[in-house]
Amino acid sequence: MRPLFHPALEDIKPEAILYALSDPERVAIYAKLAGASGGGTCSALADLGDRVIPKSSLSNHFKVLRESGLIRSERQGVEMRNQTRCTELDERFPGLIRAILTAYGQLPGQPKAD
Amino acid sequence: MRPLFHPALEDIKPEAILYALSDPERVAIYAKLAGASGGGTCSALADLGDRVIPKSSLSNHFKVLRESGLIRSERQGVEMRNQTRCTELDERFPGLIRAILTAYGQLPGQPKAD
DNA sequence: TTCCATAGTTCAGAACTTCGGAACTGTTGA
DNA sequence: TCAACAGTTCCGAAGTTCTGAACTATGGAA
Repeated sequence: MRPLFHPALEDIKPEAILYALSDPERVAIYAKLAGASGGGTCSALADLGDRVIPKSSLSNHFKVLRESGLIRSERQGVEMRNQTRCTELDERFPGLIRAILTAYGQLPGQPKAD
Repeated sequence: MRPLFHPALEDIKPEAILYALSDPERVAIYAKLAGASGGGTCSALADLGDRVIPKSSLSNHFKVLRESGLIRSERQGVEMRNQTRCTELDERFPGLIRAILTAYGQLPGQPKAD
């Protein structure tokens, strides 16, 4: 297994962020992660209520989120702990993540829109 | 030629907006349009400085922007006048478009970032 | 009316991306 | 050493994107 790639803060590209968050499944995962404390594992986030994401697809979603700079993943024993990089990101792109989650109605503690 | 489709304000989906703006070429077009007064035509926006977009690709970019709800296009004689729907959109997704353009460093009157 | 130029759209096929099942890797605990 | 578990990688099928060529729509000139 290759080591996990995380872009440096200054290498994070807005197009990668927008692309990663243009998939509602990834947004749902990201929003759950933003709400969860202590870093969600992949399998804990696989169940979206209306469907369970196959694990290869999940793994790919996490890769997209990670390589766009939205999350940081690190192996902890047999599991992977994932956490958002929202504090860092807000410094680089002020207000962006919040505006996107608000648009989706996925801000932690907010009822889902639409 | 089919009539042009424009989604109603309430049918505009955040994923479509993010997807449309996850392509730097489309963002450049959109930002020029937001800066231009009177509605830019397709061909007036084809020249991105570092490359000229082929017209079939341009037409497709406009279609993506139009069908995501970001712009409104209307035929005026031989040309197509395009304008942003930013006022409407800001009502539906407050702060979203501005945060995205700021992230790209493409807000009208702002020097380009990166 | 007919013809031409211009602006943009549609078509088609090549190149690329995404999805998801099966096989694999790495870690832990028995 | 082995089994179980969490995730990753591989790979083929299905879908998407890109762009040149052909087409359509409009307006102006002859």
